[in-house]
Amino acid sequence: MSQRRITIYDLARAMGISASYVSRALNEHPSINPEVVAAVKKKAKELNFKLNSHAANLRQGSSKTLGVIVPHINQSFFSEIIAGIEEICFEHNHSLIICQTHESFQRECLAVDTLVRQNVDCIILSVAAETTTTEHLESIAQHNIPLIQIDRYLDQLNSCKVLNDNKKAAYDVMQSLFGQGYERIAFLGGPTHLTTFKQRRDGFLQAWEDSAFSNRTPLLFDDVFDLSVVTKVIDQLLQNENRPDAIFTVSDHQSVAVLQKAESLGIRVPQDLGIFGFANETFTAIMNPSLSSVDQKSKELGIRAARVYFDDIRKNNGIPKINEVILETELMTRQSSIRR
Amino acid sequence: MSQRRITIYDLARAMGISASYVSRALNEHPSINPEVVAAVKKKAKELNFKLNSHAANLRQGSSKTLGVIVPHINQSFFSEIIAGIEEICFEHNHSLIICQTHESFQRECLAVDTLVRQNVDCIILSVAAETTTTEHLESIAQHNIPLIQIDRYLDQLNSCKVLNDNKKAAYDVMQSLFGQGYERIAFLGGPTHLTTFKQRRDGFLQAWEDSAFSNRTPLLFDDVFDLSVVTKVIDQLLQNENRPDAIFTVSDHQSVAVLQKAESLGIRVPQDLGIFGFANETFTAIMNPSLSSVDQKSKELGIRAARVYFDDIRKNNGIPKINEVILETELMTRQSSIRR
DNA sequence: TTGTAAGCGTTATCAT
DNA sequence: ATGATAACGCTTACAA
Repeated sequence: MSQRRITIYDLARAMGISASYVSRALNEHPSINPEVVAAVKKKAKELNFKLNSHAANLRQGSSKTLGVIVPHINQSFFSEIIAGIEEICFEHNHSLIICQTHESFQRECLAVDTLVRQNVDCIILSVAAETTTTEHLESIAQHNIPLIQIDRYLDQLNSCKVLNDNKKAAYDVMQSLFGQGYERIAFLGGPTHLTTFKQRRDGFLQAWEDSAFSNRTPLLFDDVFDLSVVTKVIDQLLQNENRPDAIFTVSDHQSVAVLQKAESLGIRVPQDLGIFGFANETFTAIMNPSLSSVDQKSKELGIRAARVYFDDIRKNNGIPKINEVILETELMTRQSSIRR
Repeated sequence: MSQRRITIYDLARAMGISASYVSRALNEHPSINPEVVAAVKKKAKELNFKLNSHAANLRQGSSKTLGVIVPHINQSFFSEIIAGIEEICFEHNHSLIICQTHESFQRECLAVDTLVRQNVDCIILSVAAETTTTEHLESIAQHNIPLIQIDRYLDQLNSCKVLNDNKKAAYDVMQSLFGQGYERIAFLGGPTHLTTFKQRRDGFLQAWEDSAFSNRTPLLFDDVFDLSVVTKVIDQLLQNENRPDAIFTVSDHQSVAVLQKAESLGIRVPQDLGIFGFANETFTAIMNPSLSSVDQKSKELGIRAARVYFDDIRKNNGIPKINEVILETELMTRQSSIRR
């Protein structure tokens, strides 16, 4: 039952050769006769030998593993990103360790800790909503682990970034809403210490200024991200006499809350209220009415982030040539914002 | 820039003590003066020291890490399971490595390989739909790594299991549908080599036999799980003259497909067609009509699975006392199956 | 209480 | 082409 793990020494003994030779054979070192390679691999399979990664990593100082930290893994936006990263890791024979922060700063620190201890070759991070400081992230660099920020990011942190053009996307959404004849458009934003959300806010404001309604005060609500907060704000907003005729949110879950509140108040969507979200979560397409949303090309975001590591950072000895990758977004205009 | 990683030797030198003493201090060994512990930890923070897990694991033969393998991480059923496992791992100061198979057998083998190489202390697995053989899973035991199957499982494999009472749940769903006056109830099943799906099928058949319609042939479709397959079957089923008046599926994604097809054909749900799914995915509650589904208590499944490892397997030196944990389910009867 | 030294399973260097 | 040996960073007997 409790037999020891099979090591290369066991293999070596079983085959009458040395451990170092076995190691080289398993790694297909060029100096080794292909027949020997085959024989060793066959024996390894026979004895159910599995390489001990810890030993190999310790020796090599590299773990052939990337780490990814996201707020939630059960949002299709992030799980698509992860799928993209996985795809590229797979191509390069690397593993992936996934951590989720649940938007908590403390969990983010913990995740960073875990990944550094695991000696991952690179960390891909989408910042938690709670995070305002960068100390825990700066420490990553001291371990010579490259950091790539993806989607959500902190501007003050010096790292590669893979992003959307959030300002443009938000601007485009506003054009779409104006085009549908909506005039009193409210904006439900996220935490503005994250540049990503600040940019969406900028896009909203820019579009407002460029519009025929620029003399009116824009209906802007910052940091309405948490479900409990967003519910309260929507309550007030929709029960108000001068309620908005459209609501643009920086996430799809905010949009769902808006839709549900509207339904409970008998406000018709999209006739009386237009709704536009962000991230193109899977459920937006199957809801009824279906929810308009910004497709951020999440899987491609993941692919590009991983490629920044493999094709740029790694090839240039840790010093990236590319600093920012900007991906186009696509407006998925659905029932919730089409009334013409 | 490219400084070496800080080790306990660096700490030791900086403090004028030995490395082993540092190690013990960091691990809060009882023999160590609390002041020394504090001082060492302070210095460690100051120098941004992070323990090299690979080295520690290699030495200790344990990684303080669990591994979990699931078909998809972006289904709330599985992500809730993971959240549950995470919670318990966190309590016990363990990390978690998450792998997804995308229902592919090959990917599952790869994930097992990765986790064994990473020397995880335990593997929690929900089998991929494609998997019919157990060889790759039996090899896990040879490495003295305990395996816990969760939700989806292969009966022929000797391992701990954390499950729902699937037969009962399916039986209950049928009672609910009969209670709503549905009579021609079709069953869209999954791959029956996975016992989980076989049990749901059994529950359906049992309920059928116990019903007033037992003389009629049950409308049973096995292995209608893949989206492309399910779409075809639904197409035929709903365009048929004698189409069913209710459809019970073993997953929520099948139910969504049914709902969408029904809508496109102008079949009213729930009046003309009742729909009942399985897993209680997040989106089922926000759809319109909302989808009835079986709540499998997914987070609790995860919690219990992790506890089987920490509270049972680990405490009994790898030999579990508990072999099966069965969790009750709850019927979430929503708009899609209520017509009375 | 503190230090010395061996060893975990690999791989890389240096021989042969 | 093949083998001996040291080293990766840590923990743990054992010694002092």
